[in-house]
Amino acid sequence: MSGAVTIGLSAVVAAIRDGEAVVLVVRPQTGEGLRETDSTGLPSGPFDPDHDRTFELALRDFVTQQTGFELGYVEQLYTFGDKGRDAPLADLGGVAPGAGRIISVGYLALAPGALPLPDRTASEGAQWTPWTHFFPWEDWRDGRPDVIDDVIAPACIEWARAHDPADSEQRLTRARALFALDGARWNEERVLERYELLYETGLAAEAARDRTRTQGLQPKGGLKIDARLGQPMSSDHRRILATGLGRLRGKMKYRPVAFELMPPKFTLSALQRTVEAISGVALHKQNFRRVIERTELVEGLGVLDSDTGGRPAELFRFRRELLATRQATGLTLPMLRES
Amino acid sequence: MSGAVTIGLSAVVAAIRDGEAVVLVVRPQTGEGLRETDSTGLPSGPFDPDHDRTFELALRDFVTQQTGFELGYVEQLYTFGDKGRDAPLADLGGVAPGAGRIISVGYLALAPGALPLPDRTASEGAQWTPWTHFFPWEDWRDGRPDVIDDVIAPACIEWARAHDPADSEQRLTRARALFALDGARWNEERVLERYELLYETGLAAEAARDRTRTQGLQPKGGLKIDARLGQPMSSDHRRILATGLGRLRGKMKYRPVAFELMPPKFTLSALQRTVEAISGVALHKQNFRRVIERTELVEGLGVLDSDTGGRPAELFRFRRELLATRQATGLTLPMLRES
DNA sequence: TCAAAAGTGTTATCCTTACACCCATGT
DNA sequence: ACATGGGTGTAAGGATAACACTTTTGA
Repeated sequence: MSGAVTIGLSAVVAAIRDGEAVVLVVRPQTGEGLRETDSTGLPSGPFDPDHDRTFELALRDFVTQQTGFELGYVEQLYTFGDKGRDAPLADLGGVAPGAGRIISVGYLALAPGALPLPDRTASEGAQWTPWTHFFPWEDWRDGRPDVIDDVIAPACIEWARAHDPADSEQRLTRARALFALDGARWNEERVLERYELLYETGLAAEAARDRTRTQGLQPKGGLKIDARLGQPMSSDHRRILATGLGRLRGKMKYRPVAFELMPPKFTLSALQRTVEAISGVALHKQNFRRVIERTELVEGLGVLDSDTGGRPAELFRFRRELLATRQATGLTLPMLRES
Repeated sequence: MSGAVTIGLSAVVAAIRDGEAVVLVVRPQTGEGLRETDSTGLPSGPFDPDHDRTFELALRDFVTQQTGFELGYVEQLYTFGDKGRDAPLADLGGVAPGAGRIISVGYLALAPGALPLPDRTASEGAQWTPWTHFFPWEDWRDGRPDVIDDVIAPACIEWARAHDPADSEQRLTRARALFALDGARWNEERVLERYELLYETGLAAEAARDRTRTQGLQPKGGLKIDARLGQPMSSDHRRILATGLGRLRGKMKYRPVAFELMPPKFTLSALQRTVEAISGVALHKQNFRRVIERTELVEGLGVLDSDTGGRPAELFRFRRELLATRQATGLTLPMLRES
């Protein structure tokens, strides 16, 4: 007969704070076997087949419990079921170790605009963290991040070399395409593939952790974590986070999801900063405005906001009523820098 | 404590046969409690947490077992976990009824070209079926299908009217947008939403079946199934199929997945027929060829195929090597008919 | 010779990109 | 006055959509 299965639900809750893309993370339950690399994770919890009617309802409930925050837009990301590969262990709240195979269902949630801070009462260790902390190499808004050429590229080359020539060439090609080496173009959507590559090369701290765990080894003291390679997360949460960021970057282009991150009224510059913070690339101001115009997704309110520094900007609102009628389109990204 | 969970895996295996889009379906194990509406389903089976290392490996195995067919391209679609709502019952091979909550993980698989018929030895009731059988309203290649105005639209209007005015208006708007009523444009990607609407209105035969099951009622004899509303499937399989068709229609536009359905050598017309069969719309021949040229995804072989009826056509091949390098784009659809 | 399907050419229109420039406010 | 950010105009190049037309085979 078949063994036990536990379903774990995890949420990537994204928002914009001061023009920066932030994500909701929790510190694990303080207690016994706490490890260094378990420092933070996504809000997550077990799915109770007896009481929870749907995944989504269960998810909304425990995110509110863990963070004191109510979710708006929610969509399913992916279901991870691999054995061994950064599998969640005993770090699901309320699930005893040895509960059998754990399946992980990831969700993406978007929180509108100038978000209320999670109220400290309900939230133990919940806090908003910029996701550049977890993926520093994904932020190209100020040009190509140094960490790519300084750390990632050399490590990838070494990793590729350590294999027979045929494999080696394939690995190099893959690294070049993903990290825009040797003149290849940066494709901002391939967040997950890049993280997976870093995991394979061992640059992602979780790789070493999973190896020691599955092989029953103890980590020998100081695992040196290079801050430039991002902060690791517990279990497979950084993988889910990468899936969420990639999905969001792609989806923004063909669905009007960017507006789910905005407050009811916003300036076009604020919208642009949001799109830039999510996509991680700098956009061309004038053309961005034209794109917005063309889509007709937005309506000027004739009201000005003078808190912007220079000339006051007009406030706009998202014409949410369009969602029902036409399958509204997304926003193309008029890039600024080419290389 | 939490109850038992069983993971069911289901595969939408798509292919092209004689220019028609077909999908692999199986007849359920002949045996005891067989019902009318359980006539066919997707290849599916339980996930064994003790033996299966990943979902995908498990899936490949039992599809081969059930159909004698080996999968190529595979991607995960969605994980369904709703209680009550067309939940799979005892129709998962090898799972006893009452095994607790069943979670359903859907996959999409693509089979290349002129596919080998599944060999009858291994396959009990496996067969390729055009997916227009399951979604007749999705085929707009010869213009707007009559069933929409004859059957679906009236039923949707009645369904909308049966509620208070505010709700009623929303429902009408939704139906209009999804089924291109009152001059709204047809959006071929929204397959799942349309099926869900038909389920809600009761036009999908599965709705009545699920109601009688969850309420413990017996179906009273002849449930009249209108063939123009498509053949129903067991458990939630038509929902998964709708998810798969929608995903494929969308993905074709931004990833070169259409070629996964083609044999190694093909004519441009065959490629166009494939794209049309999947997307369900007629395309403009000359402009389609221009689109193909522009993408440079394809390479002429200088060889002619004279089995085409008229003038022999040049054979082309997909430049698969591009997949490693650039994140190759998909195919835009140069529509033929506007209305 | 004719039907059927393959394949070529041309044009108007729209979208994207890039560049230059003006406007309104606070300090 | 000038720095700061908001907002407008315009022109080149490329992609799309809609035409009409020629070519090569089999029956």
